[in-house]
Amino acid sequence: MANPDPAEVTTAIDLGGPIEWRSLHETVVARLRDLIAEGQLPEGSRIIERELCDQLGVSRTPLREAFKVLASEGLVEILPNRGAVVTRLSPREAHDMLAVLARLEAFAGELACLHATDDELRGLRDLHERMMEYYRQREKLEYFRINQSIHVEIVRVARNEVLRSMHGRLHARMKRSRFRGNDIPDNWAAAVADHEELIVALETRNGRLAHDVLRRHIEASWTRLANSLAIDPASYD
Amino acid sequence: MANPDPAEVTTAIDLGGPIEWRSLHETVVARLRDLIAEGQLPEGSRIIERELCDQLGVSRTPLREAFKVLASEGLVEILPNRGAVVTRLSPREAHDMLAVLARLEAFAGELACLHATDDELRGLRDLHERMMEYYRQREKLEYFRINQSIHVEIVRVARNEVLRSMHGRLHARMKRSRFRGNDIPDNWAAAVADHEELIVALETRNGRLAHDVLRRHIEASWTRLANSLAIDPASYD
DNA sequence: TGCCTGCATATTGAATGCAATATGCAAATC
DNA sequence: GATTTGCATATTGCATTCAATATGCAGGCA
Repeated sequence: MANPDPAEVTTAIDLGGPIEWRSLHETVVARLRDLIAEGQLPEGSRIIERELCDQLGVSRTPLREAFKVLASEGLVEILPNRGAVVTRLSPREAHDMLAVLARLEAFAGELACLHATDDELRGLRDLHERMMEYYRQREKLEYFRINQSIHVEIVRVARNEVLRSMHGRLHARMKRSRFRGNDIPDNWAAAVADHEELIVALETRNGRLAHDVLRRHIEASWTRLANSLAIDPASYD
Repeated sequence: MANPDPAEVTTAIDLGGPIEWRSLHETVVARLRDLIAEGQLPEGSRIIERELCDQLGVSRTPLREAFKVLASEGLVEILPNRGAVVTRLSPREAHDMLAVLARLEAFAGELACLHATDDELRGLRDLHERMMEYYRQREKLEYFRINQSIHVEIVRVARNEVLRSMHGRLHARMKRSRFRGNDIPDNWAAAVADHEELIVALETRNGRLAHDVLRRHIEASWTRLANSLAIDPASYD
């Protein structure tokens, strides 16, 4: 490792990575995802292409391409010759999604015990502690944010990209729904207890336990959600 | 239930349901899916928009919209300003997909035991018998076709649309890959034995057993596939 | 001879325009 | 007065056009 050739010095300068060019429709997809997640585009609202075009400052072509992507992700529904509406989540769909989510995350927990580095587990513990702090302060919103990022992180360290992308899609659809956050206050303590157990399971790399805790945790979240909607949780099984 | 008012008679005529209008881009999506599944558009092949437009007889707009959908399904990859290529499946991705598929179908088997009607179970048995006939005759292709439809049918009768759509997507991506059928001849007998056990599990509505058999069956299919590629199956776990 | 630069061509990305379809309202009919 | 029919408007679906970017090759320079 002698001094580098002067001609190669330039390569050593940190340029902050290659500047990435995002095509317009890609940007529009991202923006619409956010708008839907934040509820700016409420469920069931019909979208008139031209209006959105004016508001976003793009022409109809990239917007329409973006709609196709969002439709394939299940965030909007395209009615032939009648435009797009933001999909409305029925309790049935919410139940089905949570049922699948429970199995996927349970699997992720199992894999995380196999593949996560010690550093990553420490990072999860760290997130957990911060979440607990918000819990003690009853800061629902911040708690919710960290809670979500814990679940996302577990799936990430499971080292299965297919699993991650499927989970991400489901997660996105749940996140933006009108049910958002509805499953928290009821039995908040129980949810937190699940997380305590989960972190320990991960730290001891007890895959079986992590699997079972996550599955129970998410299935319970359906119960909490159903209760908050005055629905019999069992009526959808 | 007296004779209906003559004015209402028309509603009683069977019109074969509403005629459905498929937009062009939708048709293109379906066609491209087939072309990719059949290998007409081989993996890794770059697609020049204009060429395909001429061949399909459509303009670039619906084709591009179709690409966005297929990209979001993972069948093609869009390189900014450089066009689309049919995605190539690496052994890593094949492994990851099968791992997820195993869990999803296992869950589906469990649900099928709860929700399938007796008629549907008889239908599955019927498919199974036909598949066995092809097995005895060593008709690989027909065996393969029925085999696939059995798996699809199990997911259908599980009565969870979210599960079904996710499974369908994974299934489509596996189907078209160069690995197609590669996992059959090795240990064909073992695969068939799994199916025998599976059908019995379903008929006795033994959810736990159906779950475990399906999971094992698909995980074993990774082993078969890895062997046929001269890969150590364990090296990807 | 090997590499770099600059231009010509090919191809994609986005905007616009036109045709087809749906929607809403008013007039006509029973 | 209620229902239906026909027309005007609004909106989407698709084709075409224009602009931006990438690709390949020829010529210049060390």
